[in-house]
Amino acid sequence: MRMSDMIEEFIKELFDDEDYIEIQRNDLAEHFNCVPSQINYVISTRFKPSQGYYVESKRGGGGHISIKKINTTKSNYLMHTISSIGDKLTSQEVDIFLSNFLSYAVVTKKEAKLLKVATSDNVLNVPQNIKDELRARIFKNMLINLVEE
Amino acid sequence: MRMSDMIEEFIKELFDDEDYIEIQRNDLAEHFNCVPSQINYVISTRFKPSQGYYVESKRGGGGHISIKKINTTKSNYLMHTISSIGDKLTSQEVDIFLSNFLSYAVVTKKEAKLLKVATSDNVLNVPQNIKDELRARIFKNMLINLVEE
DNA sequence: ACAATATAGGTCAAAGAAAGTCAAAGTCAG
DNA sequence: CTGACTTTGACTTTCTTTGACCTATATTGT
Repeated sequence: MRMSDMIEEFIKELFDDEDYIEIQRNDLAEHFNCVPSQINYVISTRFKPSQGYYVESKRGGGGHISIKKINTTKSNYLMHTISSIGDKLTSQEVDIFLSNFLSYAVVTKKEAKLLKVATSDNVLNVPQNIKDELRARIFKNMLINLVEE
Repeated sequence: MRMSDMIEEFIKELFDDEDYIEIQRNDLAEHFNCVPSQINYVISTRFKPSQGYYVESKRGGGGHISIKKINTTKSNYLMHTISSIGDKLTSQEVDIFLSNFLSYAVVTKKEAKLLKVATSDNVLNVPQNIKDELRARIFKNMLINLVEE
């Protein structure tokens, strides 16, 4: 197992019920016998905002790195999207939404595929004038079901 | 016996009860005294999705190739369901399918919810005479996307 | 109060470690 | 002999580890 994965796991275990932790970069590096900047690497690749974490730090004596879990991003993002969609929606717009969702890890690949196929032009063989309305309804309702709790 | 066949056999033996394995491309190549890209050849010719395998990999330090056996029972179940659905589908029929899927763990709860909402009467506000046809199209196409993990 | 020192953490690029790609060359059954 | 499959290797891409150098904050001695 990679060093980075072990450090990631270690940090995630620190959360244990809490949604806020503070770590000492140098101590952690010493604990894992690695260079301090490795800690930065782990944090910047595994604790990004897109992964639901918010990171702050303080230098100097008594300095530390604090990491906060932000649970609401996904749902907020989806809710915001839902309310931004009007009565009509084209399949190109769906593609854009999905590519954003995926890059922010708001949905899984499988979910994205389901959203895509259920709103695709081929599948919705209804008259043009109502197709974009139907697509909007389906898409929004599916998104509502992806909003967590 | 060809090198590729031996490598294929070796990898298949790794599964031994498990449905998921991870291999190190370079190690395996060394073990068989072949170039690393031979491993790619074996994987791309013998472990394709159409042969029931799903492959992922990660590069860089500690990188690896993971191979997952697709649960053919699930896929078969879904395929069978798809071909059993005709041109029309009522929302009651959808409910029955979903409850079967869930009791056989063929889909996740979330997926079931997506299937349900995308085909629900409320969402599909199109004329009665085409509603059940549309529902059948959406449902079948979504299921196709759930086949093959 | 102020300057010097100690104590943190941050940045960035190079080196290292895997895996991927693609096309040329080789093999072999029909 | 031809076409399909296999083997090989040069080159590419992606991810991780390491280290030299930089910046910010606190503490301490005068």
